[in-house]
Amino acid sequence: MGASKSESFSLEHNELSNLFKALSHPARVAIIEYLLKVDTCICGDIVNELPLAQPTVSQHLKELKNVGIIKGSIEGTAICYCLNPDTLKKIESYFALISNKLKLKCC
Amino acid sequence: MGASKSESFSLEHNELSNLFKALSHPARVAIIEYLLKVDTCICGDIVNELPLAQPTVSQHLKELKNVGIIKGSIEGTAICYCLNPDTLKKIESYFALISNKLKLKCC
DNA sequence: TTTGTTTATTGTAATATTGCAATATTAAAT
DNA sequence: ATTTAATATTGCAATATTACAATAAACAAA
Repeated sequence: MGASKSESFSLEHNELSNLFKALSHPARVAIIEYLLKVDTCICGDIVNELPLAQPTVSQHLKELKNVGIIKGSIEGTAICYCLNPDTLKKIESYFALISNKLKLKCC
Repeated sequence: MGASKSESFSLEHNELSNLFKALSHPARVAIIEYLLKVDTCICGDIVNELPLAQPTVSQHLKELKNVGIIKGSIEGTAICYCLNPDTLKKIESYFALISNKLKLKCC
């Protein structure tokens, strides 16, 4: 067929791959690094920062928000986005665990 | 249009997103965790482990190999796959850096 | 209430990904 | 040389993603 057989895999593997999928586009990596740099929450500045139209940026932000990598809070007519440390720490822990397990073995 | 405007983004952001794209499918996460568990290199056992046909598994392995997350070595007619600690450590460092930067700020 | 500003949604075209049957390739064993 | 075994490649159908113009929604300010 063609669709991802995600229902054949565990919830854990699906949740992890969904997190990574949210990071699997250069625009979304750029958004994360921009938010990291400006630290205080930002909104439509991201549109000026990226070489993409406003609806496209909005769509990328939505994908990052859906998996909890960023958070958005309404501030008048604008929306402030910022990184969500909890989710990013979760990802860090995952790779730290992998590296630790690999350290005890070889290849 | 529809194609990813990857040429509009930096090499670094593209390299990172390519790494994450390789991890953005539950089958590929499952392959990584399986290799982590069996530690010693494995080949066609992965086909038995996953609910996917052999050509599909082969394709997923290729994607993981292309970005350097796994390595494959010919062993007679079989091919032994194992995780590549260098690449995984690189990803770990990236998230450790993000977490450290976030620790100094708030949200 | 109308206007301006900001962000989200919808619709759609272009492209990419996923999955697998069929087939090819590679190399060991007989 | 044939057979067997393991893995890769090809071709194609189904589905998902990406990008954006057009439009809608939300809200502050005049």
